[in-house]
Amino acid sequence: MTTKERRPHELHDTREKILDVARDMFAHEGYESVTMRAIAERIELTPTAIYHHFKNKSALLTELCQADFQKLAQHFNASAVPADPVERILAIGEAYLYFAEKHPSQYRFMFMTVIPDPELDEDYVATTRGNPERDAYAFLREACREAIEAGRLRPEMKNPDEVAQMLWGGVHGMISLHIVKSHEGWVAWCDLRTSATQLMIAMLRGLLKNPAEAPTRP
Amino acid sequence: MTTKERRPHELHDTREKILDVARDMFAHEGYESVTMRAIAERIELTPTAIYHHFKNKSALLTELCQADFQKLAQHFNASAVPADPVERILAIGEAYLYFAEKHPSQYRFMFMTVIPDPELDEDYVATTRGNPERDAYAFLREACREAIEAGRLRPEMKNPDEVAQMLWGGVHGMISLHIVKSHEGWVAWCDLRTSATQLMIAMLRGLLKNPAEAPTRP
DNA sequence: GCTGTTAGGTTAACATTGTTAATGTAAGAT
DNA sequence: ATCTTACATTAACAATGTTAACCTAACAGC
Repeated sequence: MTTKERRPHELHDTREKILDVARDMFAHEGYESVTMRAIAERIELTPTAIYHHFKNKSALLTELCQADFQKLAQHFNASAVPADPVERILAIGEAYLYFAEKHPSQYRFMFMTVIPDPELDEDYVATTRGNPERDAYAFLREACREAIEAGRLRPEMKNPDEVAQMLWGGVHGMISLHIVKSHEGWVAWCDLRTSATQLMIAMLRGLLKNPAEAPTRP
Repeated sequence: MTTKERRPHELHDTREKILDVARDMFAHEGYESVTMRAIAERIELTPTAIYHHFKNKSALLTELCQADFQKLAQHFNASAVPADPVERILAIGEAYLYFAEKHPSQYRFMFMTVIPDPELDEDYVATTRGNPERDAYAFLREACREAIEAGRLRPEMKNPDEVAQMLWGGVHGMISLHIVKSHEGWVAWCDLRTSATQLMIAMLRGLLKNPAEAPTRP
């Protein structure tokens, strides 16, 4: 036994298959309306088999969220690169918006779903939280911190968490209203991308010491 | 029969009882986890009885939302009275925030719950939609329209719907993030009221032609 | 090579969900 | 006195997440 051949029973990639199928189905049909039986059918197993790999349906969701939060952080690191912190904040917002538009159902379960008793994996928290390379919130917070430190923001805006939460909250609100309400006819909804971009720019203009420094978009 | 004694069968307030109980339960336990059977039990009827008054569970939610939206509009009309449209916008935001802080679970099902097949009552739509006295969104939109008409906003901000949606979205985002995420330990959340108020003021400052005109709060 | 453990699978069932069909009943209208 | 309608019941349906009981083949250690 040369030590490395772990792999009990041929391959144990069933677990991976479950995750892939579940993500795909959650994303296309929404968490609540996807059934364990349907997942099992697509994978050509019995529903019970899934329970040998995940405690229950909610644990399946939690694990997908963890993976997707990390992917979002990677997305930020890859696409929000400007050295100027204010420009970077806008780039983060645009990356966030892009993610939300491309994966609305994933967005829904990541940011709009109350998970009862969120049992976060200890290792995951230890290696991820506060690390801008893996934690998307930390990445945004860091940009805000730099903007404050460089004296770019108005003097009353000195708490990086508060600034980060205001910016995140603003964009998130725009996105989530569209997800929840845009299929009702009550409000004449404007284009999400335009509104959210304008919102970010307006907020930045209002936060900056020198509003003329605010980035613009066509 | 002096014509006015409608009331078939004694009183037909069963319907009202169902609404009251359902609102209370939805607000305390969330829409999905409240069962028709549980509602029926609290009202001392069989589950089937509910279906004589409401088409299904979703229709029950829809009707509650309609009533509560009107209450919110009344709240706006009563407490957001400044003649100056910009001041009024901030007052609306504060009233909205107050409502959300006082009734977080009603807020949840009013603004954060996807209603499947929302079948709005025709009469309700006809008498309410677009009427600032009954439609909370219309009340906000009207304040934005006045601000635009008075030339207070930057020239690119000329669509009252877009401005209203940006403001609503911003505050809503702050509120809903707190509702969904604040009991997780991941982020160091700041005080909701402070953050949301600062967010509104920053947005207004960024939207105004003359930022110095922006309202302030202690 | 035999044996025990265990990862990973199956079948069958359970309790709970929203919802409906069939039926009863009593009040108001004719 | 009879008909209609509003409102309730009982019983059942199909679908859900989940679990108990059981099977089976692969690996580990003797």
